[in-house]
Amino acid sequence: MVLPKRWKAEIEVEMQKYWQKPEVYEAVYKYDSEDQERPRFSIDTPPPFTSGELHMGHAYWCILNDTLARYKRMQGFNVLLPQGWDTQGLPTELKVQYRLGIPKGDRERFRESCKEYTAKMIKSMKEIMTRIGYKPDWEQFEYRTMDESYWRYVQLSLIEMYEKGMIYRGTFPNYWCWYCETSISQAEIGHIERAGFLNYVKFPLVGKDGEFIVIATTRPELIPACQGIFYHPADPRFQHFEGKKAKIPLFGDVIPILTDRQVDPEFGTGIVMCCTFGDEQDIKWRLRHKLPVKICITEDGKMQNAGKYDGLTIKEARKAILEDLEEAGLLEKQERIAHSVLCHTDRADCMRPIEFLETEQFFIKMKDYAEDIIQASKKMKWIPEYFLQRLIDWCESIEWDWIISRQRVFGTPIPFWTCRGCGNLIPPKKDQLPVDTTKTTPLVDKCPECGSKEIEGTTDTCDCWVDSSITPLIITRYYDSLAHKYQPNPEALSTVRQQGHDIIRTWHSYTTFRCLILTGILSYLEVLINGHVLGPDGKRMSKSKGNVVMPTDGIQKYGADAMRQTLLSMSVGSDFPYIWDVTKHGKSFIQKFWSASRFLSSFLNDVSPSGKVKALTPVDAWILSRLKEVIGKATEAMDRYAFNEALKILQSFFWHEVCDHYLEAVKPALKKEGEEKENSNFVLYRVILDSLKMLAPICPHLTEAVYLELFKDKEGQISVHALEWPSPKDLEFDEKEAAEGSIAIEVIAELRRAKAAKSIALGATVKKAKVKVPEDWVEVTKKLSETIKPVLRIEKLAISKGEKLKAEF
RNA sequence: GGGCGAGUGGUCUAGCUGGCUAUGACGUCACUCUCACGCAGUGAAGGUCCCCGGUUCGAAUCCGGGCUCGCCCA
Repeated sequence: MVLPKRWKAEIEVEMQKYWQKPEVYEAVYKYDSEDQERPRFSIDTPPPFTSGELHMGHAYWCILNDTLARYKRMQGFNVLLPQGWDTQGLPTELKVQYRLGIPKGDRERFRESCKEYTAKMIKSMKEIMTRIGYKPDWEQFEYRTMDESYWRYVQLSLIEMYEKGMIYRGTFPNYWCWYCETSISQAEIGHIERAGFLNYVKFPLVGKDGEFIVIATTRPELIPACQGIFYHPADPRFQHFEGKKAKIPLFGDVIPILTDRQVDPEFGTGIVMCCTFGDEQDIKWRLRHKLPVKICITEDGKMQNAGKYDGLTIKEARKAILEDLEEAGLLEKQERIAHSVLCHTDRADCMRPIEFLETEQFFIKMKDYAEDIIQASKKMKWIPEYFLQRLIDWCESIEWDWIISRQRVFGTPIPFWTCRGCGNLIPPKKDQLPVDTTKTTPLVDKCPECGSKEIEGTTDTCDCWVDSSITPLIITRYYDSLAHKYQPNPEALSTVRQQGHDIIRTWHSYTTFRCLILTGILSYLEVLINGHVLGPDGKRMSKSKGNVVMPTDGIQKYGADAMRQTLLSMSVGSDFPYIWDVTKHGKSFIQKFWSASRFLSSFLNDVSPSGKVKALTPVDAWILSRLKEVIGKATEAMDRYAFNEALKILQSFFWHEVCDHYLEAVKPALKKEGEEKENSNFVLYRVILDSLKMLAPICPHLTEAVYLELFKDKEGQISVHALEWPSPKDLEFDEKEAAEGSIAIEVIAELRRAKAAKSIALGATVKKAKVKVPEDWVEVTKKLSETIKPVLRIEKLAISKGEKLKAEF
């Protein structure tokens, strides 16, 4: 007996080292692009942003993919499990800029610092991924969006879209952080409750001296950008304003008074001013009512186009304008209110209010393709199904094209020059890529459209979704003309995409859209949507709430396999809190399996796996019939990606049927010599090995350790993960005997209960006991009494007919 | 405001193409001290399956309405 008594987390680390051996990698984890026999199965895994920390949410999807990959390999698939990194983002820029003090001006040096920093982040995340047993094909399929090879793919894809006439440049309002001096995405903003003042400002009516229209605003500094005044069309108080105009106080510009149903009559005076860039609502009104644009805030947060206030900061301007309004008698009153202010809250520590600015951006035409995205998505299999609806709903409400540019440094450069004469975009040659148009001069010396020589490079970089929406092209080596070697089948680039439900409208739809345009086929056949891992309090994990759960918090105590069970015990698609107590149960199961294996190790040595049993006992037949059913059900559940169901089936089968019942029932036989022992040993071998195989995708370390110790020499394969998934086909037993065995098991269980109820030690020998069984069980019970008695250490067992099963000592 | 989802013993959760004394885990309590495992075994307590109405012989499960929460989008 070589197995230690206790399962230890250190054993997992040993197994992880074992998997890194070249021969194990070759036999199990390597995707074989030359293989023509096995069907292909590829998983488009999410590239996490390289924050340096791997939280439980990351661990969850890593384990989902790992489990799926291990299962499919055992099912005979040639599995491609890639793993990439989403590296280029604002948080990294800010860290490098502020913490490391590298100036943004020197773009080259800045990028290099970002790369160095990112490499460190990747290293620490990868360590944890490895520690939880995640084993993608790092050797062949690790990608980083900051690599030149990745840039080349992104730029190629953009140039191809340009060739299809789908890329253009235009202006668009976007979120702008004047402190970070960058545009930011929706994912980076949030509302913060702040105390402030609601100011009631009087706007003089044109042509009606001494009459005013009073609006309420929290942002008086935006008065110079005011383009119109709105009230609700059904508001009876303001009907007399219809068609009138007003003058902007302090500035004197004349603006129209208009109506819109989205005005909230309850807020303030029920009259609102629309400034070119106040918030999303202002932009909508501006577009809907075709109001002119006037920008009064600069990119660094100062006033402009605001007369004497030019150059003041936003805060200073607010104060000055309020004072001047007061003085002019145009400030009716101020109310103290709490309101939510749109701030730069996420992926950065900034927390400052954001503004809307209109800036020049690059776009991909997407609005007109909504129906194509819906149709493509409908051809895919969604797990769970209902998430397809979310995608459809979103597609049906697309209002704008996709803005792909960001005013950043650390990102994939937008690969176009712009002619300043006519605005024409000039692409590089494809073999020039990757290219940074600020450093390379275009191949033409004048604009092919207008002949202008004023051609300028682009400092903008790509939005991260532009990078990540081509992952199916990356993992299939699409632009290297090797797609046929990696593509799982002709209808789709990849087999399954796994991702969270929060990014369906971004990652899924962008990927589906771009792959469809670029390749004409589906990006993948199936979409596996996972829910969020929440903090133990059931709320979304966040540092500020202090409820962040990290895998490292408990890995030493409970082990990766216990954590994997916890995560996989939840139904795919729904959110769930992470509770370490559940992991404790996972660890108990592992110890149970471990103890049973340790106990059996001495009995399995003389089993020849190819041998045939001569005659099964009814109890043997029973456990084989149970195994048959469990294989069927577990396989069916795994095929549906219902890992939680498979796990439950396997846990309860092994723990209660194999250990509590079968093992107890055959202990006497194991101690004997001869045929009965041989049969039991053989059945045990099969039951344990099949359980091991079915648990292998979920508990890869435990099963590997037991396999190497007890089965490797006999089975020949280098790893449990190289074995075939069990099949019920060659399980031979007599159904009638199995049914008899089931009765024996129930009688034994009842006798055990009765013995325990009498407080008799289970190991104590008892002279006699009585058991009453239903009429149709009598004969079988008598027949099997020689099997039953030694299990309970009963010398004489009286069997009689009764209403129901009842034992007595 | 729209869409989607969820509301089950103290806590978390399964079931939800209608039919059981409603699953399992954690926790609690009692007993066992068993020869692989006390990270065990046996047993117990604990539930108006969010509320109201409807369909049905019968609803946690279907339909309608409401309340609460979460996510995504306005």
